[in-house]
Amino acid sequence: MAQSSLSEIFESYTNTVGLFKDKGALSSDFSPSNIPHREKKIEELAYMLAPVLRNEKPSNIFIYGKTGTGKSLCIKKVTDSLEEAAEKSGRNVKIMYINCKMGKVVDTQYRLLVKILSMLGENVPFTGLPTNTLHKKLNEKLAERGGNIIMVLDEIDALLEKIGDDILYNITRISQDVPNTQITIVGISNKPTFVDSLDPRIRSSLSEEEMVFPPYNANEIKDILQARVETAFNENAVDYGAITKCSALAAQENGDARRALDLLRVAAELCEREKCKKVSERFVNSAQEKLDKDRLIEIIKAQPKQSKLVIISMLNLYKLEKKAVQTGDVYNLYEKLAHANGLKALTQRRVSDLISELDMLGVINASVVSKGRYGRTRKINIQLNKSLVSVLKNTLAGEFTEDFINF
DNA sequence: AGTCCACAGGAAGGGCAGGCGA
DNA sequence: TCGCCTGCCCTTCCTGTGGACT
Repeated sequence: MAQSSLSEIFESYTNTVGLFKDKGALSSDFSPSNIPHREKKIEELAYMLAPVLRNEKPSNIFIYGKTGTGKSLCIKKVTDSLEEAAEKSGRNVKIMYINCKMGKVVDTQYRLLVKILSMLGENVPFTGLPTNTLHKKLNEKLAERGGNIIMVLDEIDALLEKIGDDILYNITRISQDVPNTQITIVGISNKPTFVDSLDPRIRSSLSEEEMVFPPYNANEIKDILQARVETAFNENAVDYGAITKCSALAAQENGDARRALDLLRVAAELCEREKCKKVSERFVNSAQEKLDKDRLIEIIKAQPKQSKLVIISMLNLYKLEKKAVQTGDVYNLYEKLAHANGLKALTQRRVSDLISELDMLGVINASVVSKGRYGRTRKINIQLNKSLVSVLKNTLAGEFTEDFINF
């Protein structure tokens, strides 16, 4: 692109009034002063946690609800204001918020302990020490600190699926081992059935109090969006139809308010790019397409080389056969591609795991089927449209020889 | 009813890298 | 420098499985 046209873009950007007043209000970590349709939940949570203000230990709480139902937002709001109240009244209260799904920050018992210790101001190495040492350090640090600790473990299911429930048992035991410290656990999960898989002792201890966040319906999402639109956009920047469309689409997707906010944000960005003055329904449709595409491309880009080769094998076979492909065929082609590309081919066992990971990430759609005499396998489906395929080709072409990419 | 296929997927363990303390 | 500890990726070995075929 010529430099003059670049400067034209930037000039027109600075010289025109944009759609946004405060774009941050549409991001997922924005904390609004008012959370519509969750007033009652916030009040209940506040009553549950208030005992810390009298130096008493509240019950452990287990909260569940699908993505974008306001669980984290509500607990953050309550704990923030609880922290303030505790400070005013001179109570020794510490809030620890840990998102267990944040990349690889807390996917092992060791890393969780490192994270907790660092929040208590104790820096320990990321690896190298025996776990017992960390437990000991934690107990020492807590004994030194004392008081009430509220530990919010967001997406706790992701953590426990990986490292088992021992860690929760150990944390709940701290209150007994360190007499002047009380720890309250607030577990947040997207999966309602997750508590059933826990050890009965831990289950009863974790879910002393339970709270369910139901999905929002389209009207509730509309209210949420409208409130945010007032903060985020200049007057008359968003068409009412666009808000309704975002709400309807998000309501279809498990009543996820976060999805609605993303849709509106991207729609507005697309609208700005086209130099339109008002975000209309048309942009919401394009935003929906763009969000799905971007998500998939990001996931695929982040995969290791071997996984990418598995994806290429699946795409090539899918193009050839025009129907669901199966593990054995994918593996055969993958093996050939790996050799041709100078890579050591992984075993079928490992590739089977990679395929199942890709299924979990939503890149492919795989299900185990039995073909009777002809064995059991995974039937793998890939739903791709033309524009996505061309973007994928470009994404992968840099890494592999072009003739592999024949889908 | 028994056999057989083509895997799925669990369990155990090897090898490597990063990091610590002696 | 060495021994030890951890996480991670991977292999090897194994058992389990659903339904077509005999």
